[in-house]
Amino acid sequence: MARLAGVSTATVSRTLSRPEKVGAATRARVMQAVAATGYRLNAAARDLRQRRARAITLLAPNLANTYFSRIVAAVQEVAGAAGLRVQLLDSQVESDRLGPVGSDGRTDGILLLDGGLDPEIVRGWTVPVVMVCEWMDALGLPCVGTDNVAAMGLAVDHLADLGHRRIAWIGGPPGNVLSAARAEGFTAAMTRRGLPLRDRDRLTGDFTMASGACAAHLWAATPERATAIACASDESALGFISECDRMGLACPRDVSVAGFDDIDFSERFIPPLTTVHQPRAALGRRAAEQLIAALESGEPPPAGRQILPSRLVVRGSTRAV
Amino acid sequence: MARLAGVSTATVSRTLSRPEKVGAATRARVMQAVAATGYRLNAAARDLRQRRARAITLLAPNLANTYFSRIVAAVQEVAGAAGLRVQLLDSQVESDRLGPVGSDGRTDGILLLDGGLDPEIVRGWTVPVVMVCEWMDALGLPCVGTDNVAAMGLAVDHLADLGHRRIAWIGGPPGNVLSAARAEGFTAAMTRRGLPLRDRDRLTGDFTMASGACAAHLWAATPERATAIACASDESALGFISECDRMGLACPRDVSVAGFDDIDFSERFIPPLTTVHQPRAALGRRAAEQLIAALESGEPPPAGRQILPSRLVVRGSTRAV
DNA sequence: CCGCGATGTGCAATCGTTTACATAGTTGCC
DNA sequence: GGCAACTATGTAAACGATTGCACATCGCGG
Repeated sequence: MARLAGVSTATVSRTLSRPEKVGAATRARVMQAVAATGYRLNAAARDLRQRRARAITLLAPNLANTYFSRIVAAVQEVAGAAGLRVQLLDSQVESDRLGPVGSDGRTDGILLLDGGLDPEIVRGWTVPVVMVCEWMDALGLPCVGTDNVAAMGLAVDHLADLGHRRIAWIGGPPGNVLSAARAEGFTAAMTRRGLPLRDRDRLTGDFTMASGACAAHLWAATPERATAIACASDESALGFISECDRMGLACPRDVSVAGFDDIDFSERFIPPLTTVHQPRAALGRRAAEQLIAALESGEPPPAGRQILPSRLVVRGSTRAV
Repeated sequence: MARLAGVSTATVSRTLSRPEKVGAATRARVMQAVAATGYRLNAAARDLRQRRARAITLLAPNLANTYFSRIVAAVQEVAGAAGLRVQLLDSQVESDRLGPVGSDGRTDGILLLDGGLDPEIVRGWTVPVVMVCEWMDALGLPCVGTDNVAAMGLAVDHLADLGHRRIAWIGGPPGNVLSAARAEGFTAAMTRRGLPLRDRDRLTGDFTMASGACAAHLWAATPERATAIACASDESALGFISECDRMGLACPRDVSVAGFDDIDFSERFIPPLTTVHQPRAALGRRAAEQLIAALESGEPPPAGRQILPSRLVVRGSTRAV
């Protein structure tokens, strides 16, 4: 190929990467040879030479989760615009293959959406890491997220404002940082509003619809059951309402339900779900920008948590007692 | 690192990749040096030398779409087990950067979920390609999918069996192969059952909830409106039902609705959606296996379409007239 | 004691680029 | 006309592994 154009490989390389550094006649000859041979630059070789991967890795627990799709799309969009590929890894499925990920030269940076990883593994990574949504207390990693405690308080306040006094809680998986923060927000708001925190009103879930449906049965069987439910996720809220419907109980007639996340379906559910909106695309975008800026500047991304605003969206699943 | 252990780099390489080919004493020394220096194998260099990328690329239109998440997760799972990474690309967002993707040495194969790409671009790729769900008539590429025509017929038959005679259609985006196949299935079944195909009953959508909601208004305004709706996607069905609810019309009381895809929310919608189940995880898994088998054997994946079974799931959104 | 196969290592080429440096022309200025 | 400053190109050394081949060592049978 270089021979065909009668030049050295160095000139071919220059022609392709910095055309202005090469003579017009040569450039034309090279371009013609490129077209003739269907030559393609081997990006892997270039990346090796330049010691960069031109790729970032997105590490999330359970990729099948709807919640992540918007974030993934936003990340891919920002990364693509910067000429970086996005590699996907499921931190649950691949849990034992995670060690080399951040130091095998095939990624320039990591977007970590799972706060439950072994800190030692993360510490072993040599590339910059930015966390999204979740965080890890053990490591002072930069993180882009929302104020889960305050946001959960918004939902509880809304229910309290509607006159509900017995408010139940469907939490997330124990051990998860989001679960903890949202539970804390629930408890704090209940206390602040002087509402009773009854043990039987604290149900534990795992963010899924199935867990919400399961909670519905427990709730229905509770004596003096709560008149409103605050959920740690939209999916569990939807599962709860759906199961209530099957039991002949209607939302919001028999129970008010507030969710958390504002996934796409919440707006179109029947009833439309009152929930706390999470700016998922913005979270993904911001985190990706942060990481990419760090890669380009060579400096580590600014540590500390960066909070994007979330807000309560009142729809039809909640009403006054 | 090699010096520290007092051996050549060749021996280090062998120790790490084929430990049995190296003496026990040497192995121990190398391992110790590895541990001491925190040495990490540079996968990029190995990949270059071995002329493989150890990665496959998943190319889908609109990654934010819920429909894909299950497929992506399944692909990632299979690929991960085979030691391959998964790279994500949005074929819409990245449409102008698609050329080099299949021939720049950074991917070993492509899983293509978008049948709307320029065939010339796809033809230019040098790595094996397996299509999933969608297909391209212009290229004889291998494809893993379902029988959309027959499956759509199942839904129409079900509505007809319930006694519906005026059945409306909410299609997908024009030009999409799935839209076309499902529309064909609808038309064929209607004809077969001797039901009228009225122009005003053919609504066009784009698979989204918003388009379903929009269609609801058109449908409601139709004189002698249809008593049942067949939709080309679950999302549009959900959007339709939701918008009906807002207009004071209830499903299935005022209209029966059948969807297509069986996304996770359909089962939990109120009413639960009658729909055609697509084995999304199986599609992703099978396609990934096919591609990986081709990579390992060196032979191109078997051409032709591979059909996985889909079935009708009857739930609460349809009932007899 | 010699030769042969098996075993364990090192040498050096290789993968396909990029890039620091050297070199050969060209131009311009005094 | 000579020297400096450019410009355009080639040479060759990286990048960091893998791997074919050569070589040394060892054990063993004849």
